[in-house]
Amino acid sequence: MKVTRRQAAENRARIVSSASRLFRARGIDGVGIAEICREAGLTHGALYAQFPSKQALAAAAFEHASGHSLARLKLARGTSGSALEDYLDFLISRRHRDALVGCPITASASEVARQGESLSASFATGFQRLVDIVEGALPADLRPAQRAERALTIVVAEIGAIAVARATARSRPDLSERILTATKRVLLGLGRARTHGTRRRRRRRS
Amino acid sequence: MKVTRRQAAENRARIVSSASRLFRARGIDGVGIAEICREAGLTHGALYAQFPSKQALAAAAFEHASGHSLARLKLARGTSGSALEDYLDFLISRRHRDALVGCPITASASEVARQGESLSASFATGFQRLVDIVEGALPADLRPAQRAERALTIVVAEIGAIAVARATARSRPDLSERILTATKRVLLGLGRARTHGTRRRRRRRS
DNA sequence: TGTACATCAGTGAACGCGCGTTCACTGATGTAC
DNA sequence: TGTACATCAGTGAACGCGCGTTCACTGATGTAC
Repeated sequence: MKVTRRQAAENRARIVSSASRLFRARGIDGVGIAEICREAGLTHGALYAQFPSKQALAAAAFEHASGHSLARLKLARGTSGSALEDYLDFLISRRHRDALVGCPITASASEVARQGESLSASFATGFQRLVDIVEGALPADLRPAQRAERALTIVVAEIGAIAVARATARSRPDLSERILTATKRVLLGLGRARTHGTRRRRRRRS
Repeated sequence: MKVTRRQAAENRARIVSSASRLFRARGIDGVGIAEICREAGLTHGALYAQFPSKQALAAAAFEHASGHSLARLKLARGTSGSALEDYLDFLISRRHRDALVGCPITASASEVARQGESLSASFATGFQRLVDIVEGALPADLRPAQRAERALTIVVAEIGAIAVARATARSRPDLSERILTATKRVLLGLGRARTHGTRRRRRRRS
């Protein structure tokens, strides 16, 4: 059957892309090799000519999606408002919650723990990049150690918020909504400088 | 084969307990009916005499574990220090990260989104209870709306922190560790009153 | 540029296995008398 | 208290199915001459 080198590379890319989409939507264990290949228009043999195992494909798919998502996040930085606000609007949103195919770092956190070490490494790299981006959006007058720990907290909170918002969406849409807005507001507070009142300027309750 | 009513109840409890433990450790999709029954010392037929489906068993297992975990969390409240600190020490810890069998609300958040609505409802109930406990540990002089949104944020951040700490533990133990300590410190900051400098009293950088 | 042939991406049948669920059956329990 | 019998928790064989992976084979590509 042999095929152009270029064609082979395209086939491989199509497999990675299908796998990446399906894995994010339904989890690695929730998707079979057969379905990935069907969607890519190839047989499973073709997949095994490119990847030694499903695990290896999962790692490739994760990295592919992770690169794309981080690039899109950077683009979300608008000219108006603070960078952190732009990022949080992008990350903690109904759109992100309902997207079957979102950021793999957000979608796969709890699944990765049960997979092999190679996937754990891919995850850690993507996570670190996400933290770095957020850290860059924190005010410069914070001490470096504080910037670092706040950036870590903002990212893990975002991951938790999306996971919980998704988990509750079917049975308690109101709660799901509140999780998004509450988390976004509180995390924005962490992006304020050194001393910050809870709502910027002190307000007495009416 | 019929068996004492009491015996039947015990068998059921044993199934729920095995299922709950295995599901938390390896996920619902990661554990088969056969293994649960083997561990409970029964055949799969016995399971189907008690539960209409694996889904139903999963919901029962979730509620069982969730009740236990919340009770243990309440016991974690020591006499010394703030209640929030006690809770965070309990929830965001190496012990909790490494426990294959921990709090199901923490362990299952991202899996629940892909399961049926009944599991989503069980999850939402457990999550809400956890938020209520944390909210009770926040200072009384915060406005109610602020207490509520901070409690929500603390819990989703805790869930995210444990998920990410688990995901990175195998490949980047140092990062995993930092996630725990950083998140705990920052969340503790959210448990301080109305106006709070980032580290209690303003400190100039040396 | 033309020919001979090794390469290897991709095919598709087959592997053994575990999955969730069903169902006819068993037999001690617990109830009705 | 003693007997007859309906109940139903639990057994275990069987269901169809999809899983990840292997392997002998194909045949156009791309290279060596």
